[in-house]
Amino acid sequence: MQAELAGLVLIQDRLPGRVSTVLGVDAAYDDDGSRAFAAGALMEVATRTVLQIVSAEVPADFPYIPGLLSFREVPALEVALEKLTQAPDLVICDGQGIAHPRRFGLACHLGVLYDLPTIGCAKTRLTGEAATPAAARGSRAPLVDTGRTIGAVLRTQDGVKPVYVSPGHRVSLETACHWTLALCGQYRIPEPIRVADQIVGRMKRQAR
DNA sequence: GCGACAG
DNA sequence: ATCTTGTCGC
Repeated sequence: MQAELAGLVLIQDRLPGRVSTVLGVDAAYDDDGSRAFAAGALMEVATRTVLQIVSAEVPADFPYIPGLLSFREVPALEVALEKLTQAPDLVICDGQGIAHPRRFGLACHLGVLYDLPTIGCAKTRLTGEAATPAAARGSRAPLVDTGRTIGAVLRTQDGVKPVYVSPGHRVSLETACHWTLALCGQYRIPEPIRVADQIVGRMKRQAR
C-alpha cells in the first residue's frame, strides 16, 4: 500500500508564496498503549501566536511497527484535524517524510490524505546514512539511502543533537529545511510540534 | 541467523 | 512512545 501511495507524493514546492500559518501535529499513547491522543497546533508565523488547538482521543488498534507508524497515528490525527476551522498553509509532523524504506513516512501519508504541503521532522533516524553536520545552527548533511538523497540531518541549535528533515508532500527538501529552521525558537524542535507535544502529554497524564 | 528499527 | 539512571556543560 505504501509503495503504491508513494507514487502520489510530490517533492516540489506547491505551497503558498506567503506561508502565514503552520500546523504542528503529534500523538501520544496511554500506558496501556491502547488509547491514542492526537493534537494539532495551528500557529501564525508572523506573530508566533497559536490560533487554534484541536485534539482527539481514540482507540489505538494498530501497533507500533517501524516503517508503519502512520497507520498507528493517522486515525487519531484525522479525528483531531477535522475540527480545524481553517486550513493551514503548511503542516509539520513529528516523524519522517520520504526518509522511509518505501518513501512514504507519516508526513507523506498526511500530505497525500489532505493534499497539503507537509514536512517530516523526526528526532531520530529511521533509514539512510549521513555525515555529522557541523555544530552551528543551520548546518546540515544530506541523508542518503540506496544512492538517493531522501532528507537532511539538520542542526537546529548550536551544539545540540540534530533533527531528521525530509519532504512529506508538495515541498522540496530545501523548503523543508528552511521552515524547520525558521520554526525553531529556543529549542531543538519546531515550535508548532512542541505545542502539539505539550497538549498530548497533558491529555495522557490526565487520563492516568 | 543477526542487527536495525520514526513514535 | 515511556521510563530510569548516569553524565555533561554552563
